[in-house]
Amino acid sequence: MGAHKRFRQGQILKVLAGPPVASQDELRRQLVHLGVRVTQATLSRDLRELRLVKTAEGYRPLSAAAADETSSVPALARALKEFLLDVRPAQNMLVLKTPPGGSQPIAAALDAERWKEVAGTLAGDDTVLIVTPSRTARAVVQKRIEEMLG
Amino acid sequence: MGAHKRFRQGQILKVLAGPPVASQDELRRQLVHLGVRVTQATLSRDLRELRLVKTAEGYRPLSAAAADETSSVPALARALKEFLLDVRPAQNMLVLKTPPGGSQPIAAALDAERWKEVAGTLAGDDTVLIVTPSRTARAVVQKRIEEMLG
DNA sequence: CACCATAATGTATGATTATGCAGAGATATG
DNA sequence: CATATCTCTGCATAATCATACATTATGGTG
Repeated sequence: MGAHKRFRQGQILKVLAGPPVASQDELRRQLVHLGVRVTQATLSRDLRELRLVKTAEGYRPLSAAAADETSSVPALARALKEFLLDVRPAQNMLVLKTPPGGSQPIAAALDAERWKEVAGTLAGDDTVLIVTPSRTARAVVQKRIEEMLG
Repeated sequence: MGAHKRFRQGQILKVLAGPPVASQDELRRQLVHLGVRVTQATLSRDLRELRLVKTAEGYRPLSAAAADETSSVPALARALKEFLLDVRPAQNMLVLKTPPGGSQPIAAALDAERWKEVAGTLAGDDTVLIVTPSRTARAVVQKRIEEMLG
């Protein structure tokens, strides 16, 4: 990688550390003020190399964790906090109650976790049924879910 | 929020938990298979509400931590691992050596950290000078940086 | 230095995403 | 019930981003 490119990417980080930048073209204009002249196309490539993503609040680093893969843990926690009304154990199963329409987000996030204790989920409109292989597994899952509400 | 919208967003999470989706239009097509019919415009709005961002590997949740900014730590660690050649203490200062052009990324990432022990940084082409208020502060910063290389 | 291989970049343009506006339902209020 | 507000959505289109292709640097070798 040429020194020039590295320098530019350094300047990009510097600019983005400041106030939110709305587009690659705005970033380009700000770089001009720092004496770096590039095209939007190159910035598109730079941003991908730097693993920066566009968010509602400008370009942000995609945290290493999220970059990995199923670190959707926050997604499940968020879904639970927003929608979960009640948890009812039933043998080797768990029944989660939610407001109407709230079951799908929870089930989706739960599926994404791929917990080995979860054999499968079934989502209705306001109910999620979690099936586990045993009562022991059910207890593990129940505990984990309840801890996420904290 | 209407139940319909919640349901749709739940289905979106479900689809995105699977193989990478390249565009909002592809997501739209997959949703059709699940019986959800929407336009790309609505998906654009949904994705923003769900705080999902487009990455090279499909749409990912922007981790809550990354949403702040304190998680730029990975950015600094990455910059250090890639560019840092040497660390030299000097009184209340630290001199970092890098390959030509490597100093800017490190300085930018360091600035973004806003460590209270760092009074300021000065980046040349292959050198970063970190100024701290005291020798003690310098030692703290030095230790922290060296730990990031592990 | 001459030459090849590779990386970096710009141009032009296609692909993707965001948004102003208007209409269709909801929900609340008198 | 009539009216006033909201929320949600699609449509059309503007804005933004990504990329195929061609060209120009940059390094490494003999």
